[in-house]
Amino acid sequence: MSPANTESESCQRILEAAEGLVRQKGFGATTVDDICKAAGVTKGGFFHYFKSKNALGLELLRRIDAEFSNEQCCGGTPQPSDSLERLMLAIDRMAHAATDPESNCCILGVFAQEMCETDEAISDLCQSICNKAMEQFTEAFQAVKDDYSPDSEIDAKALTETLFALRQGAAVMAKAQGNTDIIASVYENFKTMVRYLFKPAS
Amino acid sequence: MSPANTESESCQRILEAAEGLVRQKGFGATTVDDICKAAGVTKGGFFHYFKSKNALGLELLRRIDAEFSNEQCCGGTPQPSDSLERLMLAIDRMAHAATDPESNCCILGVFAQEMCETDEAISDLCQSICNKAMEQFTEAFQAVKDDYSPDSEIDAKALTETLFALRQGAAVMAKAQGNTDIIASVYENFKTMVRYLFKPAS
DNA sequence: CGACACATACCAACTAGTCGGTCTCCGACT
DNA sequence: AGTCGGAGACCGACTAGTTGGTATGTGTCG
Repeated sequence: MSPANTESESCQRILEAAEGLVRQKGFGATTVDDICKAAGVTKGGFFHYFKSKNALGLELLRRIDAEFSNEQCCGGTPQPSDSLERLMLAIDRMAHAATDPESNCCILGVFAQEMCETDEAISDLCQSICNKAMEQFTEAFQAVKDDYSPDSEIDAKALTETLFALRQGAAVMAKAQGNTDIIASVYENFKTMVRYLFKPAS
Repeated sequence: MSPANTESESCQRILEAAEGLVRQKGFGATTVDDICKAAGVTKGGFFHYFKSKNALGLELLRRIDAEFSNEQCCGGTPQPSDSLERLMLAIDRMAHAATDPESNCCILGVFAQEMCETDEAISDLCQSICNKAMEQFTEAFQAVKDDYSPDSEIDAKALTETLFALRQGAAVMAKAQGNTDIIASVYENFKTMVRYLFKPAS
């Protein structure tokens, strides 16, 4: 928790309102007054919980970090025994999260682009979120490679980086084109490519 | 030419300074005063040439549009006769432009993310730039498909979208990680994937 | 002279952040 | 049981600084 020590209802409302607005307009373009109005709180209330606008941004990122971790370890669901199918499922989950308007994907990009050069704490957290999430995918890609074509020149880390770049880029392209169809298309295409990569015969 | 009719030296300096700053800090975070200082012009000078800050943004996008067109039809260079090699060359050119700090790639993303929802003219131009650039690549991908595996399920348009999403996403990831290595890595990986896609035998 | 290229000084609007105050709840003391 | 006091939750008016934008002036060149 930020400066204040209680996760009161108002505080929660502020965070939720802010998340929506930042996703829509970006961080810079979202004013504290906007957030207050959307959350039904006054300025005093806002600064009671967050010592600055950037502190709110940091807290927002922390929440995203937590949600990312959850998203990945999707407890309970039965995992396919085949490493390639496991990977495909993971990509599908990612795609699903990205297509969802409540998605986290583009908001990370927003922070990366707007704040990384001015706020070190935010920059660090961005980096750590990316790395943590990428590690798990690198393992999954490596497992597939080991199982399907251990001798190929394919690099698991590069594949992961490509997937993550795709995730951010698809969101940007969707905004540029005012159409979210591209997101699903891009993920499907990536999956096709990965299948070709590992199952050249079929 | 924006509102003012001459492409004077000051006007040019303003545009160049603005381009650099916007690339660094984003459009919203770049102030008119910043630009003036960097260009060695006063505010009066700025508004003599551009009727508003957004008008400058639009002009910046127009220049990018022009540069994109140039980048693609790279006159003079001898083109390989093989369609796949031609495509690889085009991707290399794109990668080169993206790795270059003077690159255009991320700045389009900046505009898309910051302005598309508030300025319609900019939104339209973003869209048109994307579409124009994508058309040419779709043709190139289609040619390769026709030559190498006409019967496959591979979709030239989806491949193009993937490449363009990659271009934007790599820039964002590079910012998030504070490291531009990922850009080259992602392009190399994409090329590898495309080769596998069309030359499963090798 | 008059059009153009710019400079200087200025403004109105907005922004993040502050500050004194109010209300409410809760534990301690009488 | 009553009430006193203090702490936290929250309000809303205010400020200092910044921002995009303007009005007016000045020098120059044809």
